[in-house]
Amino acid sequence: MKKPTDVELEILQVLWQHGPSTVRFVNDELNKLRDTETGYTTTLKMLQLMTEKGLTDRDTSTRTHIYHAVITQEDTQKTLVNRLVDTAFGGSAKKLVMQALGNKKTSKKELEEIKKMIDDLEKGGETS
Amino acid sequence: MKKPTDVELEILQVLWQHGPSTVRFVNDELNKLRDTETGYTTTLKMLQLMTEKGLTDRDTSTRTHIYHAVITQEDTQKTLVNRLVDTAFGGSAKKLVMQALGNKKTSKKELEEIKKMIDDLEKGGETS
DNA sequence: TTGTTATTACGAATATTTTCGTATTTATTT
DNA sequence: AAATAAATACGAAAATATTCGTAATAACAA
Repeated sequence: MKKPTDVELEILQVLWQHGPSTVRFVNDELNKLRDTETGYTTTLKMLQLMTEKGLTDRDTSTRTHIYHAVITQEDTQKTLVNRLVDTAFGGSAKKLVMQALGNKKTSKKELEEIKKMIDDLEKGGETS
Repeated sequence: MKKPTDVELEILQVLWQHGPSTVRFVNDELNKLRDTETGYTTTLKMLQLMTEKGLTDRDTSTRTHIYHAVITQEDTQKTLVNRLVDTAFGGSAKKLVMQALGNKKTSKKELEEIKKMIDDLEKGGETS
């Protein structure tokens, strides 16, 4: 899978979080997050390009088109994490995890869940 | 910190792993990893631009310049992980960790180390 | 119907990143 | 010294990503 660009990722976030959306809605959401306003036609164009690339698709049965993500958030996350592990962590997932946990404030509950997940992985056994 | 581009990151990897290097060396290393050959002057230009940007610096006391990374691997990792958490994981470090551990084969020993690190974090106490 | 508004289509301008060709300089070899 | 080889400088081409302006179209209101 080809890596989405930064702007594409912002747009995908909106679609993942809110489901199928109009250009107007996506544009408004983007402008909420950004410090610089983005023109409506810019977002429209991006969605058209993303649809050409296969990242999104749209329902054109009504005048106002409805766009939705084609690639799933999970697949995208998988791709991005694996790439990051390779490009910045020399292939070590452990190091990435250490950084992520060290930097971001993660709640005790979440830490417990992670430990539980590790336990499950270890029981799975195929980790050498 | 501004995010290094993909190619910049590849070059930084070489410098981080092997220490201060000549253009020739960096170029050779890149071509080992890639499927497409990159010209020598391309790598030279990249290193010159990166030096302008402050990502790298160089020793010009000898004819053959020696480049080294200015930004540390750890700082860069920090930046990239935080960005990824924000742009693709909705701010949840936990989700990123789950993905990273779920996808990559991580050794039992490493998993134990991660658990230990989590324990330390929890003892630290400032995680609510 | 006529005017106003909202939408899409599409080309093109900008900006950024990556690549390379050519000239020049310095070192080395013969 | 002359030729050869290796390195840097630099401009610019090529590739990619992002932004926007304008025109055409459809919906709606007066």
